[in-house]
Amino acid sequence: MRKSLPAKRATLEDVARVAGVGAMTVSRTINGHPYVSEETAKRVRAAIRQLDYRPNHAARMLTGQLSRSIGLIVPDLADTFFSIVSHAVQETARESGYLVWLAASNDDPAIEAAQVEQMTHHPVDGILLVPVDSKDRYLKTLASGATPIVTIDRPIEVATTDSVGVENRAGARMAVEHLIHHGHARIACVATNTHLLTIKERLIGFEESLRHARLPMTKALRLSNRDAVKPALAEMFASRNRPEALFTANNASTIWVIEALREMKIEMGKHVALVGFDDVDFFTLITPPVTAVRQPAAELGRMSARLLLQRIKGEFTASSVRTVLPVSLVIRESCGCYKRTD
Amino acid sequence: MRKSLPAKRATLEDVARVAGVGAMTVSRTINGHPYVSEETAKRVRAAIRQLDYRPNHAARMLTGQLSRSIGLIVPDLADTFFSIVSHAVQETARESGYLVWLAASNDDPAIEAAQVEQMTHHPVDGILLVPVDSKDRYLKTLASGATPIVTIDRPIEVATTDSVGVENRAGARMAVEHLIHHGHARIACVATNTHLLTIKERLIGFEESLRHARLPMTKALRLSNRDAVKPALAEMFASRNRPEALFTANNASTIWVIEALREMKIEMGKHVALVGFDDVDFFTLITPPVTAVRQPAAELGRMSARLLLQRIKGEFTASSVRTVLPVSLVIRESCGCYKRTD
DNA sequence: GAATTTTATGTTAACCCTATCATCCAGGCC
DNA sequence: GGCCTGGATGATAGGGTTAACATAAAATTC
Repeated sequence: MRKSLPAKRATLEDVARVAGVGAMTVSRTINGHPYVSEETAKRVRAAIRQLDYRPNHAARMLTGQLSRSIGLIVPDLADTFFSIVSHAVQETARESGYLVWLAASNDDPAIEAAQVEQMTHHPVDGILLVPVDSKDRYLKTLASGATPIVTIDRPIEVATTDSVGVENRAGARMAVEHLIHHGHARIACVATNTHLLTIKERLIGFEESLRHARLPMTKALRLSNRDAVKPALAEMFASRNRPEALFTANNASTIWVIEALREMKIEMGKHVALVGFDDVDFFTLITPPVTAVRQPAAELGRMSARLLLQRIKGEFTASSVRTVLPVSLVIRESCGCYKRTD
Repeated sequence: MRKSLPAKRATLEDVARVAGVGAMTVSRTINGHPYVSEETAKRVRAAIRQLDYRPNHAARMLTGQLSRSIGLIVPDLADTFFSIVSHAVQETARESGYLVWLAASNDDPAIEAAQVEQMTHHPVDGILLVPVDSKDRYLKTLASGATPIVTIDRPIEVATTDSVGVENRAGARMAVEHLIHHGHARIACVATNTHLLTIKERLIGFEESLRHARLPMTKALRLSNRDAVKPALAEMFASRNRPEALFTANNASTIWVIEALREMKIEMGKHVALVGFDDVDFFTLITPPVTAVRQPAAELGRMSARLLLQRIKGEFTASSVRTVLPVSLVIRESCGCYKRTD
């Protein structure tokens, strides 16, 4: 029962009074300005501790300071890939004393735009964005605004901003070439969300690999919902061009295909080889373990956050950069490789 | 090349000038106060549109308004369970126009406390917290503060706050009783993070079930790191009390055990039955598909966010409530049930 | 030792909004 | 017609901080 009073928060003035100095001296002490004598600074710090003083964030903002916060907008936070990215962003930001406002766009450009809007006015010092539609008009306005933007995973097409992504084309080629290496000639590709730039790049990589190996080109199977998978796959496997190998260009398609193959009693790695794009930990637990292209999700989050923070601090003034991180092929067994469990 | 000037944001005064009214009238219009004639309001709204005026958040804060933002602190955002919770929280908050400030404590009470501290001073209108250590002293201070708190998943023990969790004990009983139903008598329990309240409750549920069925009590195997799993399990299976069934009390232990069993060539659902606590989608893809207790993660996020928002708006004034959501047992095959794949 | 620079501190105004109080006007009432 | 009521609006005063300027004391220079 110590302080039952409302206990209004202490202000600069209060601290100044206790320390026997002016308010500006307190402000300077807090902000590490030079020209505060060590002796005075000590008294001020003591007063701050005594009163448990915390600067009022709103008042600071009002004088045009940085908010020391950034916004992060991802399509779906429940998606493993983005949750890892988000975690890394959050960690990196925290290390620099920055906090993260998080929003999920649910793959809806309107929600995305609204969240961005709210953030820019809330003020955040910068925004990390995974754009749903890389051509959305609002992005143009956004990019020309004062708030630094870094896009993650997908660049935007209607303006130039910093962006951090992964080697989609090269990754797809690694995957497909691995299948070719196994001697497969009839290789099919399955994907969802084919409107996304990332997926398009992977499809290009797929086609390049086939062309390069002079293998028969096949049109990628584009799936939009889970229920469509089984019939489509059934048809594919019933045709005379029954594929010997599958390249699934994203996580959802990989999982949907695995499910469908199982129901169709087609064994991966035996009846058909499979390599997916986007590796997740539990692929080791599937029978057979799934071979997939691993994206450096955490690295993606870290890099983009660091880049944004540099932009905010003005440490980085070059014109916009596009960073592309390498991916790696994690070879397990669904591709037909046999892994000793020794 | 329209506006190349810095284009300072319009203020209330600007709008007032354009609309030919006083600043207060603009403020009242925006905030929906009565006593603004419809005619005037129209002119004001037009001016607002014309100038693309947005209220300055910081200035509003300074006059003691709500920030329309909440804080969310989870142990690990990359964890599926918490990422689903976070997603749901974010969605619910957005629907009410609230922004979510996200922080991850990385299971470190010090980081957690620091983030909470920063949040309360930044001001957020309320905090959603998954406490790492339900007894940490700082929680006491926090709970007695002015900021509404709702804990998710785990209540805190040193003070009383609103909390939303799940039926851990009942869930564990469902799981274990299902194993008993299969006729197993020697049932072992494996868990990690046994210091958490939730896990303790599940262990209690486990013991209750055994006691109730008059089966031999076994001490839960508490694992702290992945490498410890295999030797511990090997020992367990080498003993004369080799278990017929396993109850894994959380997701990590379920996965670790599955991995270890696989390496040990012990087949789930055949050589040993297994039911886990905390179901994730990919359990369907494991061979055999894993039977597990499903927690309503999204519901947990939604409920807690709604409760917090109600508290913030003062719509809910009852003393603190503890909500416990039911869980369900998703029966697949690792328990020994045979599921037709027809 | 006077002039100048450097260091240390204080004073004032501004940031943009909202609460409060004051004002004004139109009716309604007796 | 004077008095009151309530609707509509404006003027004023903070809210807590920092930038910019002003001042004062100390250190440096010649």
